[in-house]
Amino acid sequence: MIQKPKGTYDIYGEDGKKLLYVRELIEGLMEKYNYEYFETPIFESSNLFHRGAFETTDIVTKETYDFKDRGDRDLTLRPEGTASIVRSYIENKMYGNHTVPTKAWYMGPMFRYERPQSGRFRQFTQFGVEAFGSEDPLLDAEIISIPVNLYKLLGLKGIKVNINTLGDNESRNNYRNALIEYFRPHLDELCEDCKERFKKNPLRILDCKVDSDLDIMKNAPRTIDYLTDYSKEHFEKVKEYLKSMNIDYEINTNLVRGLDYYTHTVFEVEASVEGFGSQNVLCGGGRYDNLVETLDGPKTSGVGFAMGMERLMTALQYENVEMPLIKNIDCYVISMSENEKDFAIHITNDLRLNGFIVDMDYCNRNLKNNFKNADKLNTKFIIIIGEEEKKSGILTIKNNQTKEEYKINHDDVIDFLDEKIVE
RNA sequence: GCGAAUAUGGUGAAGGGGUUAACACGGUGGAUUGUGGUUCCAUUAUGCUAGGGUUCGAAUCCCUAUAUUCGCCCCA
Repeated sequence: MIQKPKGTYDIYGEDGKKLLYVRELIEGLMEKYNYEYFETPIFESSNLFHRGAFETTDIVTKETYDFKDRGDRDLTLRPEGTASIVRSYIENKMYGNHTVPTKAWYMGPMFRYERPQSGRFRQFTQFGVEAFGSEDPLLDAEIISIPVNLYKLLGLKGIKVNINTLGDNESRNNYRNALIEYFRPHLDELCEDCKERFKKNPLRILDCKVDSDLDIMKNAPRTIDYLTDYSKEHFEKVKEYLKSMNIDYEINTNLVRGLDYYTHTVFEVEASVEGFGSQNVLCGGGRYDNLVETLDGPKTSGVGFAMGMERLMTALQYENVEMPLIKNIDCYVISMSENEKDFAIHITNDLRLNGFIVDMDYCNRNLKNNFKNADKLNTKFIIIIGEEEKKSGILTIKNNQTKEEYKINHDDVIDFLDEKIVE
């Protein structure tokens, strides 16, 4: 038997309905925020990812799917969405002919060669948002409000917003140097991983779960103390605007994001429910004022976030969030024998074109099993077509809840069902 | 890349060396060929992830592989 590749999954049945519902909600929400829908290829030239800003991250160095096509081009399945949107922004010269800020959203599959576990897949789906062209903290706050409002609309309760600031380039560098100076004499006390982090990305030491109880961690320098005045004010404004929208947040000075392109605001929203899997970060993002320039565009600031759809769906499942899913079909059409199938499919087709949800028997079931099947499909009405019905054009329609039976001329069926089906 | 657990029909599963692999759900047919959802009957895995080993005998014990699940790293 051929199995799906490791770290992938199939969606069907109830889960499919739920996913479509959530997607529609997201589409509606992004419309309200007036963001533009983007689609970019799921593979890109390898050098979009394998270059400076990304090359220090694990995602790019050891988790990408790289391949050559038949024309010997180096391609990479996208491991994240931001780089592609930035590439598209630059390539289509949106800085010259688009509204400012340019506000983009996308949703689609991402690929990372990882060891699968709860809330982690090799092909997973991200809903993400990017906004280019304004340094205003208003935009940082708006970006954070999107996932928060989505969770609110969905009815997801157990979430926590963590924010932090890394400051501008100057602040970041000052802070980084301070951390190196601080940890250097304590290197022996840190775990193996942290010794590695010290060399590659000292900021990440603060994220460590193993060493988090050590005194040296608690007393480590904090980003906030190394901010320039501009950075400090930017962060204050972000917090102020979040309050204006009644968004609760917690400042977590140890929050450092994995992708190295962030400046100023960074944030994560986590599912803070007891017993949820260990991969509980539902979405994360922040400001990246250098990234467009790094990818050979004009100096343009940006902010964005990405949300894992699988983790969102798991959280909704975990909290038993109710969704208004369609559980009934309107009509089930039964033909008594081979001779009535043509009439049955004619009626079925007609009803569907007029907006009804209609299914029919495709298996030559006997009447008993057809009724059984009708119940299983949760139909509101059953249309039975036999020799007489076909000849006279007068259909037998049974209300499957009340068991009442009606004889209706087939020209009047649509009006009849319109009247009867009140929701 | 590292670690732990698990693997029995369409589904949920019992059986932990001894001959027909329990039970339940679902499917199909029938009692009931134009009115069902209840009930009853029949039927539904020569096979227990794959390959090797131990044994008179393996779903059961051992080894290897694979897959799944969960955790670390990292991240959404």
